[in-house]
Amino acid sequence: MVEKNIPDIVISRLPIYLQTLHQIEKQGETIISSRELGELFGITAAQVRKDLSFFGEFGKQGSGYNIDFLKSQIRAILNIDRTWDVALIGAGDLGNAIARYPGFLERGFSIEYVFDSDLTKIGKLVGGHIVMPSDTMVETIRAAEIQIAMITVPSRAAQQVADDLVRAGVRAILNYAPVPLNVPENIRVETVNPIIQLEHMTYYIK
Amino acid sequence: MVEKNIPDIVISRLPIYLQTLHQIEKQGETIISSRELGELFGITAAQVRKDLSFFGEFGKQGSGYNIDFLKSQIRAILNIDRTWDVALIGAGDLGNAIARYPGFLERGFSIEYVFDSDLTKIGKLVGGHIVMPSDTMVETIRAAEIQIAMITVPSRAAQQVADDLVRAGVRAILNYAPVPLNVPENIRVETVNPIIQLEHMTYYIK
DNA sequence: TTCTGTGAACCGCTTCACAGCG
DNA sequence: CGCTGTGAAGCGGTTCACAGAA
Repeated sequence: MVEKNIPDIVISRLPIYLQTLHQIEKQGETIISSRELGELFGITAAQVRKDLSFFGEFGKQGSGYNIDFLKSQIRAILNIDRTWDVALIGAGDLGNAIARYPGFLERGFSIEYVFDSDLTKIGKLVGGHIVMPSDTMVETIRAAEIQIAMITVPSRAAQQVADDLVRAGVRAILNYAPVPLNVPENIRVETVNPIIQLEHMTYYIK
Repeated sequence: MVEKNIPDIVISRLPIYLQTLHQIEKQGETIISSRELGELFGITAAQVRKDLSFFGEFGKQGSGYNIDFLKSQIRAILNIDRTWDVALIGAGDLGNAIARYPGFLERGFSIEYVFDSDLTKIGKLVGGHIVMPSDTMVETIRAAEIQIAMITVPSRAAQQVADDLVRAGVRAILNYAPVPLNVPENIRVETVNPIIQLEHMTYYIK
């Protein structure tokens, strides 16, 4: 799979295609056209075809795309044709909700460790995991070669945790704290910030 | 404030400017240039100026933008120079975490009601709110004229809840369920989907 | 015929570059 | 001078339109 300069915006649509294909498949469909797939989230058929053509020729002229095959191709492109081990840092309310939510594992993200700096939480069980003390985090993550972490600590602690994660060898961080994180160029960060999403909507409902 | 056809992508950057200004202000700054503001999240100075110029002339030539003034202007543009009442539907783990999180209120989103269909949860207290039964939801939201709702129910129930919310007069929905919601044109929906964000990052860490 | 894959045209956001004001 | 506001140029993603395969 030779991928050169594929626009990031195309990459960001692939997980959405995948989610849509999951839905469609549940309804018993096995084949879908670019037009149908596009309509399901408001994108033109041409864009669907153009996006997919960056990676190969997955469709059949005259009929469309085999849903199961397309799913497996997109999974391979996104490197999710495997399970990723994940570390969760922060065992507060949100961390608990995430640790107990089965949806991550269903999609191949397996939470292997939960860390917290609060001594009263350490040793407790959340979502099947014993909460471990933060001061063992760098060592543990490095030894387990974990590459993805989620941060659900208070904002004031988030940057320090991010620094530690980078030292531990993590390459992607999903950040639930509402602050920007400074990390080296080669580390990916995505921030979950529902307040920004709310503020986006209020513009339109004046 | 006469706003015609402002690109949605510009609107989506305003909450980020606002968040950045919050951070900067904490460090004691009172004035910021477009270059500095842009550097803080990887955008050119020209883009910052162009974005803001859609709404007015907020800067001072020779010096830059007064942070406090710019914040108040952006708040006014986004209609967050007020408090919005919000309804939360779903009192599971995630709903609990959201109800107990003070960050929404700090930014002007006040959770006024929490609903759940699970009889064992009704009447319990989460984040200072008594959980109310779902079958009173439409009536209650309509009477309180609530315009924003957050959905934290299981995926299978999300579309039904969304339909009910639309009937109740809600105009914006923050959806935490990993399914697309079908709503009328004039209703805004934003989905929080951390799995999609993880899948976006795994592309780059092969 | 139907629907994909794709070069080319199109369009809209980004960047440039400079007038203008403090 | 320094920095904003903005028309114009530039560029990259989107859409068009059609050849070609099933």
